[in-house]
Amino acid sequence: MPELPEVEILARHLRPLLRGKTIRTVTVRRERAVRPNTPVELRKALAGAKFMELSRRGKYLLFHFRSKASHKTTAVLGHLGMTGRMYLASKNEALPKHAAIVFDLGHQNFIYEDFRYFGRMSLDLSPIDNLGPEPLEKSFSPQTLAAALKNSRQPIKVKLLDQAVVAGIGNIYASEALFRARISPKLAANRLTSIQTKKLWRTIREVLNEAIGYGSTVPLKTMSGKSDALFYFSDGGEGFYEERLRVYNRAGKPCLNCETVIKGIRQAGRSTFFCPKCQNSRFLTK
DNA sequence: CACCATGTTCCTTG
DNA sequence: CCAAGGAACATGGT
Repeated sequence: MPELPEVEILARHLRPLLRGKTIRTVTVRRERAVRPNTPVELRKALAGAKFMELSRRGKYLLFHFRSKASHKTTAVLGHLGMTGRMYLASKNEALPKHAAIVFDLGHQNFIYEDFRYFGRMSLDLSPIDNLGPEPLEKSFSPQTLAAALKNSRQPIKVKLLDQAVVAGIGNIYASEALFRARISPKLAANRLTSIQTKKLWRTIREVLNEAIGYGSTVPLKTMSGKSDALFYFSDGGEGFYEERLRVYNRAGKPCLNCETVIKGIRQAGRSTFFCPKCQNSRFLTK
């Protein structure tokens, strides 16, 4: 679910569905999901508030509410972690086992569900202060990318996961962007040539834009015949999920450019996939 | 039982 | 002090 394209798709789906809705009550079913706030703080801030706008920053969602009595504005920062989902559901439907937070909207519930509970919804907006530029906006340029890379000896793949370099890239699209740029994931960040940096800048935007165009890595579907509830199905391995990604999770399979066997390695505790022939840079780390 | 998983943060190591 | 690596978080799938 949770890299920039998936969050963007989710924001586009939810925005029109939430607009104008008023929150009756907030139920926090898992305290960890509102950290560093308490359930009481969230409930107090949002009870009776009206949804105004939904925006995205990196992998974060920003919900904007206005309280009825005062004209005060409240913002809630959401993050889906690894396995978070957000959707509207009819009140007739039983809550899922791992519903973390439920907003009562009247005839519907807005549900944040997360079976690993790495995500959150809180009033603390500070996490977005440390984010780098939005990759699809003007603030992200080959020059800003070069500046962000020039002082690090970390492997470029690891550096791309640093949200202060550029916001929203995750483990899947880091491998995808490097494959398209034909840059080794093991190349030290400060060893990219300016040509490589520009190429990487372009392929980052390419993979993210294409993913948004496709819908998302994990298909976002409407349950047919079940109101307008939105559900994510993680059926990786079939459908456009597998066809779309060119290297991620393809260890042992032939490179789509040159047939060389795709390698799977671990970097900083995360899996990386690459073609050892197409992505054969010099000055590799380790 | 083992290992893997789209993310972030905290602690330790060098 | 800093950069980098690893564990923790929590649950489920294979």
